[in-house]
Amino acid sequence: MDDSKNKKSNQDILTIDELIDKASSLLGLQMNQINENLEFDGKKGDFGFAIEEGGFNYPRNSRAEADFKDLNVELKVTPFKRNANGTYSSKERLVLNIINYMEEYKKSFEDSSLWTKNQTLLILFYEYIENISRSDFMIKYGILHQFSEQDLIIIKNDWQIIIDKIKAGKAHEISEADTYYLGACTKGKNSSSTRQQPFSSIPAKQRAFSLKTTYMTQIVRELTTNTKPEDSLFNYVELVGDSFEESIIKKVAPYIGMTESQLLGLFELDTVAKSRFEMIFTRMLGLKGKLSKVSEFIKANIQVKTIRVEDTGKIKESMSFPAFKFTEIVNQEWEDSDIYKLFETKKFMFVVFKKINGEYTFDNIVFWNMPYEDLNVYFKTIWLETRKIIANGDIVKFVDNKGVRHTNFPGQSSNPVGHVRPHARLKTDTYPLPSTDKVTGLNVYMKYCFWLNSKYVEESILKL
DNA sequence: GCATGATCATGC
DNA sequence: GCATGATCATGC
Repeated sequence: MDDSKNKKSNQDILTIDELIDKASSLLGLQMNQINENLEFDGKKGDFGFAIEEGGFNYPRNSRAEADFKDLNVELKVTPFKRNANGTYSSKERLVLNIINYMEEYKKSFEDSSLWTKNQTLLILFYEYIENISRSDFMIKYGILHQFSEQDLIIIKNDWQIIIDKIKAGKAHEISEADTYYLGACTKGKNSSSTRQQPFSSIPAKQRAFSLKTTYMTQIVRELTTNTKPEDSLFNYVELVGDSFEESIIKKVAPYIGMTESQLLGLFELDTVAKSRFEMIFTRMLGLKGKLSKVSEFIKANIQVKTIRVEDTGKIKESMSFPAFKFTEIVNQEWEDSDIYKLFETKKFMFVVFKKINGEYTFDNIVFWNMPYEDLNVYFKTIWLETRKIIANGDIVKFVDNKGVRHTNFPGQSSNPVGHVRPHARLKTDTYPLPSTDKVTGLNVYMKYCFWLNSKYVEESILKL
């Protein structure tokens, strides 16, 4: 068990108040002022250890119990950053403990490794600034974090979702986007760090419980602006059945089958704005502000999309995503790519309006994140092909006599999941190319992005 | 009718 | 001015 050195330093801090005092005294200090002994330009985990040692006089350890065992408080040190628009975000997810697939499923939530170690977190936030020495990073905020009752309900359910996947022999198919606040993020030197799972012989990537980047961002926003979120969903929506999805579906169920004009009338909306379907949905939830500002949607990294289905059962258009930079894609590996990270972490909430007798009618809500195979087999193929085409300068196949450029990018018919198409204001709206295009000699090209095929949205997501 | 190239509309 | 979500235009 603990050696004598551990025991001694443990006794330096006896109460929560002493712990908070000690933490407060670290605010405004740079890493090198807290601990002069460590090299900071090396490994990532150093700040945690450095502060345990330099700030709390507590030797490094990797034990399963909380850092301040008697107080049951776990110390976390994590970065936040300033965005271009002046707001602040968490830089990373907050990694908690590694999941032992062979053991965790045997436990109840209350006895789980997650809950045993992490029910109270002392989180110290330092500001990450690009191009400055890591040793100059400064601790700016500290909080003693306990989960609110509502957050805890979601987190328990998230834990259960992860456990259910282990029990189904699908630990290798876990995605961070399966869950809402608590994620299972990959952890290890690289994607080949795997471990055994109990109900399948397939090795699963090593993963750790973590609080999603977006969950942490909401905490950072509250600290940096010193305000609570304007709109909190679960003040309006009763959490039922412990599930995020069920709660929202139950809330909007009374409106299913109502037409656009009925709903506009009901909510006293007099508008022809394109965003009127989103406005209607906002009112169904009882919210006033923008959906993108709802703290639960931010925390869970949920993106709401309204979809209109025509009376033929078809969706008119494919779904676009942010444009990629040609020069970035050629220097990335699949699992570092923006589109991989997007689909690996983002949960979509589709609000479906169906055209019936000539009028759009509220149909249902579909929660979705990209399944493992669709991402790591089909979408990966599209991405690899795209990277190769750009790297080889092979974008344009030929230019027809009207001047229209036909490309080699993977089209809608080449892959069941997605394709690559322009996403720009104009043809002249371009990003630089890493390799000169062989056919046209161009060094810049119109912005492009990855799309989800409309047929994929129809058949695989909405299951029309 | 669908696939693909190209562009629009809005908000910040 | 740009990112993002959405849609138009054309040819097969």
